[in-house]
Amino acid sequence: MANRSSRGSSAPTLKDLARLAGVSPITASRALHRPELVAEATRLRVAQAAEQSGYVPNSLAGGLASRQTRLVVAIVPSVGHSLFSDMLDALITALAAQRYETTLGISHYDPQHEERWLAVMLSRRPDGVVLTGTEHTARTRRLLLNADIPIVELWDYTPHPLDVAIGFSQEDAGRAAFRHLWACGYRRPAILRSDDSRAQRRAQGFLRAAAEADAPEPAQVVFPESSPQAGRGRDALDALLARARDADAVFCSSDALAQGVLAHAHALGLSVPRRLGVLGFGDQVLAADSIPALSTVRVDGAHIGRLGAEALIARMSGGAVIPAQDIGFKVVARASTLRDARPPSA
Amino acid sequence: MANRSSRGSSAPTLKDLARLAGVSPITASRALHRPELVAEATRLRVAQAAEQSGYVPNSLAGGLASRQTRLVVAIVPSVGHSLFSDMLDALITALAAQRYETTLGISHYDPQHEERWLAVMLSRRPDGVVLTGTEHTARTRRLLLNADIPIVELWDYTPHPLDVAIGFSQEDAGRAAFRHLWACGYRRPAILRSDDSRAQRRAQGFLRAAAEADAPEPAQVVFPESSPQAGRGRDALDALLARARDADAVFCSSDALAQGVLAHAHALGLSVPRRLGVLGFGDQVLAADSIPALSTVRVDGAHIGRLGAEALIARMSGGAVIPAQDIGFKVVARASTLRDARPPSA
DNA sequence: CTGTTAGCGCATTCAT
DNA sequence: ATGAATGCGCTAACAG
Repeated sequence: MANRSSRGSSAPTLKDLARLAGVSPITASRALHRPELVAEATRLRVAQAAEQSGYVPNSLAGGLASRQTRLVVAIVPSVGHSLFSDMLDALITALAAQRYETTLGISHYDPQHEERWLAVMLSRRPDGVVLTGTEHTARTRRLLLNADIPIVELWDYTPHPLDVAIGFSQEDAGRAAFRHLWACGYRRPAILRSDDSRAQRRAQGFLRAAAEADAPEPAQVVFPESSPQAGRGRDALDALLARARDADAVFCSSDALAQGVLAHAHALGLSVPRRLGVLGFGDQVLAADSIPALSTVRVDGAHIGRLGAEALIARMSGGAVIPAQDIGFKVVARASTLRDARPPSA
Repeated sequence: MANRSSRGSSAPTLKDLARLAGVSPITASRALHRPELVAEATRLRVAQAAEQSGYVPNSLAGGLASRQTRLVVAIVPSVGHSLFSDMLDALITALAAQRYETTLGISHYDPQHEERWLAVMLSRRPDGVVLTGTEHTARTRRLLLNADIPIVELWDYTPHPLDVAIGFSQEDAGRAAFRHLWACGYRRPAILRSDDSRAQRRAQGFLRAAAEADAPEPAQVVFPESSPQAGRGRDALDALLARARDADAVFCSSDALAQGVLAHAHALGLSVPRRLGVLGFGDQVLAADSIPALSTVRVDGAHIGRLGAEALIARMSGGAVIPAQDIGFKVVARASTLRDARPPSA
């Protein structure tokens, strides 16, 4: 059933296919992409010809002619964090279901990198763009505006999105984190976080909530963004205890970090959650409720990915071209889903 | 400094740019992409014109004309596992350094999905393809052969790669895992793994090594592939203990799983590594040496990604077109890097 | 160092 | 339901 495809040398084109099927190129094209416009018989003949010749469409030519690429550009800070990888999986899969493909850029939490990715990627004439957060360089904004394509900004809530924004308030999440720990009876909660901007904003919310509760200012350990968060658990916890011996709970900037902290707390003989409350952030720790001692600020990365794909597809497929305001932006804050609180005896 | 770009309506093309700079289109093209062929003065004029007009190249047209897209297709089983996400990050970053962009497909460990992704992605005329593993459908192979582009298969060692393969022997890794546990004095090591094919092959090696050591056949708990491996720790360990109460060590198919097992072991009051040896797989657990009780079969996903990019770039940039045999395939097995072994007293 | 000619492979528009 | 003509925006191959 296999074959050498073309008798000559290069890959068969639509023209070859048409000749083989005994129709004109445009009919062959329609048979492939808009079968409803073509007689069933010819559709079949073209399909057979395609199969037999091993025809592979050239979407460069197609895109050039139709000004539609079915390509989406996504730029994320990292693929190593479960939040983003969950999101990416959902995003890519949901887009693929509508025959969109995704080209990926990794910004490493740097708006300059984002700009560089975007600048080169726009030349592929994507039908849509997915960005993370709302911090972009001026040139990024300009490029995007000139490109005039749908844009979705994920993870952050903002009243002034470039186009559509889907996310939640990091500040509120941080606030909720503090209040949870406070309500559980912890009086010296601290923050363990990486230095990315979203974690920073959560920390701000946390501090503010502490101030509002007339609590002493929470200690904060900040470490550079890097892949193995779990590995940071030991260092971060040690650093905290060295600085604030009386800390009785920690708000971690990721679930992986929380796991690492948990392991190290065990090693140190600190009982969790009695001596130390550990609060994660994300959707991993509680995914299977397997670690009852931990609680987490739950954020569903996959959900954000799905919503993002949905919004982008809606914008891209035009139909009724919905202005940004019509779609608005959904605040997907599951930060209130705090669980497994246990009154400590500290 | 910003501007509305085009005075008319649609985005400026190379022709517009050329007119603005007072040169022919082809000269403008060269000024942009092959500056060494052009007088510095004209290069500058073109650059200014580009800046001023907000020109964005159209790589669809460019690719169509030049038969070069600087696009690479990568298909991975998952982006949620640290091994793959580390690899992806390294791969994408290394390719980007040579101005290649990456389109991502997610196979969810299914060769059929891989085939579907490939079939559509090939129509973008990528310059190269990165696949995971060596199990592909017949049509996948056919498509790839007809496409006639460089291919890199990652993670598995095989004497018969489609083109270039970079990986290691999963079997050997499994063997090494068993031997490590055995050498540490564990006499009833078991396997906790997901049901993907590479983990399965590692298990085979593990079992074989056990047979060679005249050990009883290790118990095996297999669970379906799914995102939150860490969450599986509890269920998997419980299942194991229910079935094989005397198991004294576990070989986990991922580091995340190992972490989950560790946490649950703590919860059950099983001391690690005394009562239970826990062996991970990957590059996370020991990344910061933060959890001394665990050991791991170390595999460096990022390294595989870098090597993969390197190999692919070598093949793509042609120059001397190196046949597969010349490049060969590198066996990157760091499975022997077993550490933190502690003689248990079981 | 620069320009001319031609065509990459396909889909749009308008016919029929 | 099918076809003919035209052009999408760019670069290769040659010329000068």
